[in-house]
Amino acid sequence: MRVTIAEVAQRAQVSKATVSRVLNGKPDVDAGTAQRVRKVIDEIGYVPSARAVGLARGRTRTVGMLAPSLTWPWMGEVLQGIVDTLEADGYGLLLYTINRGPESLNQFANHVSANAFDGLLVIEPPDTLHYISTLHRAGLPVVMIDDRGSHPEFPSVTTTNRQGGADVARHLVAAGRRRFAVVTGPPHFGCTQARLDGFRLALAEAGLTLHPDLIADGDFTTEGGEVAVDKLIASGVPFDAVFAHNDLSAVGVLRALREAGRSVPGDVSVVGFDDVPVAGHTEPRLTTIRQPLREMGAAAARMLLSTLEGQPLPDQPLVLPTSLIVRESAP
Amino acid sequence: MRVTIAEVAQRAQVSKATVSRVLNGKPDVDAGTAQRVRKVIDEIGYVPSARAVGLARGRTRTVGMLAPSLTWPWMGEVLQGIVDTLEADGYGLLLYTINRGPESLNQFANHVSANAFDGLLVIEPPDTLHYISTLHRAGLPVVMIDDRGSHPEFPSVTTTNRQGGADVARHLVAAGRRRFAVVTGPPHFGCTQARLDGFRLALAEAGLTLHPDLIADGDFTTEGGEVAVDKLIASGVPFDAVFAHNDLSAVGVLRALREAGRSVPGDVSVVGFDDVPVAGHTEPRLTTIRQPLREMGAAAARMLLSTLEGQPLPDQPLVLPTSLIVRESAP
DNA sequence: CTGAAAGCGCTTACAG
DNA sequence: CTGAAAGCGCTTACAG
Repeated sequence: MRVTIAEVAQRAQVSKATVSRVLNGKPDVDAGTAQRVRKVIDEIGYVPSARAVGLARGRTRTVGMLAPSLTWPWMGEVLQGIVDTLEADGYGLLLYTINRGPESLNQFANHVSANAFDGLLVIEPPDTLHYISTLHRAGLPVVMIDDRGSHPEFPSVTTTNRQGGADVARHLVAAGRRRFAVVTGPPHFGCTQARLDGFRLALAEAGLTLHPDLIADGDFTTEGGEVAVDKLIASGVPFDAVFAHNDLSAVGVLRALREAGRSVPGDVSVVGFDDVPVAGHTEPRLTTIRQPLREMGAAAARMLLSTLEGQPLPDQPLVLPTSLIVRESAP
Repeated sequence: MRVTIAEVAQRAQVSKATVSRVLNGKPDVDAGTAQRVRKVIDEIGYVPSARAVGLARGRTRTVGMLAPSLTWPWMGEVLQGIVDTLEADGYGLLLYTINRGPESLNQFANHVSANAFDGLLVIEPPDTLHYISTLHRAGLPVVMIDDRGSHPEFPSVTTTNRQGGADVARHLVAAGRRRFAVVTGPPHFGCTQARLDGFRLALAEAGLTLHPDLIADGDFTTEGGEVAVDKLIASGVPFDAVFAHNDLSAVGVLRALREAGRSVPGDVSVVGFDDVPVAGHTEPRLTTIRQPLREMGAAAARMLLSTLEGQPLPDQPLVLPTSLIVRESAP
C-alpha cells in the first residue's frame, strides 16, 4: 500500500541499489539511468521511509531537545531558532521536558537508549548536568544552550553576561545614578555571578561601589522580584537604581516600587535582562539587556548539525553578544 | 557495540521471538522463562531500538505537531500540555513550524510522506486547512487545537468562545458600563465571530446594543490594538468599555488609551481574552477570559493517542470551558 | 556503471 | 509454551 523503493526499482527497470544510489546522490550512476529513476520517483511521489533509512544507516536525522519547561517566556524564541535551523537541513526535532519529575527523566533516558535521535540540544534542567555528561561521554553529541556559567565538558552557546552587567552599570552611571541595588538570579547560577561581576566592575571603573545590603537574592520570578524590593526597602539603605537579573523579576521590582510609592524612573531607575516581550509591555516599559534568543537556538542547532555531519566539536563555548535596550524605566 | 535483542536472547538461552514476547507483554510465555529474560534485560540495560521496532511494527510511537509559530505567548502552555501527556505514554513529539514559507511546508510534507510520525496535532497555520484535510483523508490521524471556528472534518479541541464573549458583556454591564467598543480578532476567524456574537447576545439580553462605529477590526497584535483604539476615538462616538479579542491587543488598547489621556478603569474598562502571562503584568492588570491552554494541549494529545490506540474518533469538537478572570482593568 | 545479497534490529505469523 | 523464518524498507560492501 505504501510506495516503496522496490516499486520504484521495478518501474524504472533497475535494482533497488541503483535507486538508492540516485536517491542519495552517489556518483557512478549513468546519467540516463539516474534521470529515468528520478522521473519515476517524481511520478509516483516516492519518499523513502524515515524508519527504514534510519535503521539501515544507523541514524535518524532527528535531534532531541531537552528543556526544564516550555512555558518560560524566552523559550519560544529559542525553540523557533532551533526548529528553523534544523528544518532547513531536513532534520526533525524531538521535544522533551522534565515536567513530571523523575518519571520524566526515566522516559527521556529510555528514548536516549532507544536511539530515538542522533544528537541532543539541552537547556539544563536542574540537577541533570551529571547525567547529561554521562550521555556525552557515552558518545551522544550534545550542545548546551545557556550554560549558566557551569562550563560543561561539551560544547555550549552562551551570551556576554558579564559585558551585559557592565553595560547596565555604565548606562545607569551615565544617567546620574549613584546608589545601586541588585536583585540577583539564583545565586548558584554562573550567569548570576557573571552579571553581578560585570556590574561591579563597571561601577568600580567609575569609582563607585555596591552596598552589601543592596544585593537581594532573587529567583528569576516576578514574585521573587517583589519580595527582594521589600527587603531592599526594609534595609533602610537608600537607592536610586535597581538592576534585576532578568525581566521577570524586573516586573516584580516595578510592581513593588509602585506599591511602595516610588516612581520609576523618577525616584528609581530599573533595568532588567533578557528582553522578553513583557519588557515592552510594562508601565513604564523596561530598559533591559537583550539576549539574542533566537540566534542562540539557531547557533546551537548549527553546532550540533555540523558535529553530526562529522565536523570537529568546538572546545570553546560560543559566546553571543548582548545589547542594551533603552526604554522608559531607565532612560 | 549496541546491545541488541540477539544478545539478550543468547544470554537468556531463548530465541529472539521469546524475548520479543516478554518485551511486549504477550501472553503464553512461561513465567520462569519470562523472569529469566527480564533479569538479563535489567542486567545489561537493554532497550529496544526505536527505529527497528518502528520499522517492524509500522508505527513510531511518535506524534507530529505543526504550528504557525512557537513565539506566540500562549504556545508554551499548549506545548507543555501536549508534551506532558505524550510523555506519560512514552510517545515522542516531533515539532514543526511553517516559519520559512513554502519551503517549510515542503519539508513538513516530506516528513509526512516519510511516515516520520503516527499522528498529527495541528494549530492551523494560515491557508493550510485544505492540505491538512488531504492528509487526514489519506489516513493520517489528525487532531486540531483551536479550530478558530472553521469546523474541520477532523476532531478538534476548542473553547467556549461564545460563552466567553457573553461573560465579558455581563461583567461590564454589571459594573455599570453602557457604551461598548470591541477590538476584534482577524475578521475571518471563527473565534472572532463567536466572541463577538456572544458579546452581542448578552448585551441584547440587557437591552443594550453595540454601536457599529465602535467595532474596530484588530489582528491579535499589540500594534493592531493601538491602531484600533485610535480609530474608535476618531469615530467620535463615546465609549466606556473596550472588549479586545485577545490579551495582546488589549495591551495595545491600554497603551493607546493612556496616550489619549483616558484612565483605565476610571474612564474606560478594558477586558482581554486568553489570560496569557502578560495579562498579569500590565498596569493596570488585565481583566480577561482565561482559556485553559495547557488543558487544551493535553486534551488534544489524549484524543490523538486514543485514536492511535484504536479508539473511534469523536465526531464532535471537544469544547473546554473558559472563565472570567477579574483584575483591575475592569473590576 | 549495476545487481544480488547481506544486514540494520526488531515483530509476527506459522509450526510444532 | 517456544523457535525458525520471513518480513518491515532501506543501505552498503562485494562482485562483476
